[in-house]
Amino acid sequence: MAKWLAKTEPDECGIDDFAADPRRAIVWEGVRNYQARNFLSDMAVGDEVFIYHSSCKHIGIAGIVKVVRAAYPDPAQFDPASPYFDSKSPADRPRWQAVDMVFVDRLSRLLPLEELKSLPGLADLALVKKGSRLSVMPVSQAEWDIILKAV
DNA sequence: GCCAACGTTGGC
DNA sequence: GCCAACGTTGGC
Repeated sequence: MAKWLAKTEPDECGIDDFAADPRRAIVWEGVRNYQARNFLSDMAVGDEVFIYHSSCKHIGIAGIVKVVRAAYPDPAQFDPASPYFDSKSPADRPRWQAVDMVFVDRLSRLLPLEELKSLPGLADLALVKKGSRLSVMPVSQAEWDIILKAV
């Protein structure tokens, strides 16, 4: 099973939203970057994903969720009322993809970005690279283990 | 709120 | 296909 990391603003949809009902699948929509979209498309059912909280008070990895439905056309791109509406996305060839994910666990403490930057072995992770804006990225098994061990 | 870094757009 | 202008991301 592949591992991933997804950024989110906890005010919008954070680990608390997943934990609120562990049986409820949450639609991971609104990814509007091609590289991130391609990674979303590569996700398989059962893959685990770190949830990273950005643009907030406590920045860092907060928990783990897993994929319960592989990529399908993101409904938000066709919804004019959605902030993620994309008028240029053709209905017969949708540009954007979504996946469904459910809660797995919180980390026993939030692992701050500052600490992630200091961990040996994570230099290749896009998250810790200066100026990186990638919102969905692969995490190698080795990186995954390093992060879990640091908690 | 600031602003550097980035991705996308669109004129040429 | 280049690249300047623009809008967005996201840490600080």
